[in-house]
Amino acid sequence: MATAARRGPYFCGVDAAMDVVAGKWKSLILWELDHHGTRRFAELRRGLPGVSEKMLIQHLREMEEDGLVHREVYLQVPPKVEYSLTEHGVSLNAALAGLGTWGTERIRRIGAAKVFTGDEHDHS
Amino acid sequence: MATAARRGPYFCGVDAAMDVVAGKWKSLILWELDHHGTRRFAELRRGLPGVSEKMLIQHLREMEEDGLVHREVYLQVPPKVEYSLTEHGVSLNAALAGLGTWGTERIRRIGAAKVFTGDEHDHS
DNA sequence: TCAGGTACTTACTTGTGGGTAAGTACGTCT
DNA sequence: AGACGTACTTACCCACAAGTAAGTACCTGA
Repeated sequence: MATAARRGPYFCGVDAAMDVVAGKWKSLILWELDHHGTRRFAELRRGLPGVSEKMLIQHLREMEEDGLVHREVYLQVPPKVEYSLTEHGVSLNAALAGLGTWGTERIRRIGAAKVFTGDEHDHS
Repeated sequence: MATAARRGPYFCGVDAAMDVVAGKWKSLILWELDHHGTRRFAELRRGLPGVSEKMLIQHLREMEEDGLVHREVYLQVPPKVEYSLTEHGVSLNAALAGLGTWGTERIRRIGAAKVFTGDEHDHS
């Protein structure tokens, strides 16, 4: 088992939420799915420049387990799987909006570089 | 150097904000300082059950470098150092409020345990 | 005298998140 | 025939976040 356990005793709400968003790509996945409504595996991979297939699946599985993501499998060949957000995923993404604007401000302040992703990743 | 670098190219605002709050105790430190206004090193240590002194300092130094925390040293013996939030720290903490309530909801949903900290850690 | 308080620093170790790369099973396009 | 697409799985490796423990230098109270 790659990652798991968690759901440990939390100090507070922020702690519990962070537990679920922790992971290099989770917030991006959240955003992609919220933005596009529904995405296939390969579409997500292409949407997140730099993810390895292993990490993508691992994160998707964890998020499914955490009730953030819904996984719809179409029994056909070639395989087709569609990912989308559950209501909890949607609300979590909404809860991240505040962080998003703060972070955008910070990027502006310190003049950090931004990765170009094709379509702009900004929760605004 | 324990930790550093970062400030790397970001995908989006959330990414940039997460970079700064990443770290097991950072959100807790943020909350403690926001709640109490100003705290000494030993007070923080006692307020965060489980932190090692090494991690506390490491996180405080990083947060100082990131402009979230102000460190005031009083040249006296025995030493006295006071930590407080800068305006950016305060606004970051405010930006975490949404996450906090979402997380509290999640704790209720999954019935997770909560660490008792003496005074309740809840951004509400 | 010595435990305990202030605020750290330093060295060593472990756990694991994440990266790399290859394999699988099947189908279509050229 | 071979390249490429779907959606994964598996094995291996490494860097680093975090934990443990001890040391430093000084002062206070019992």
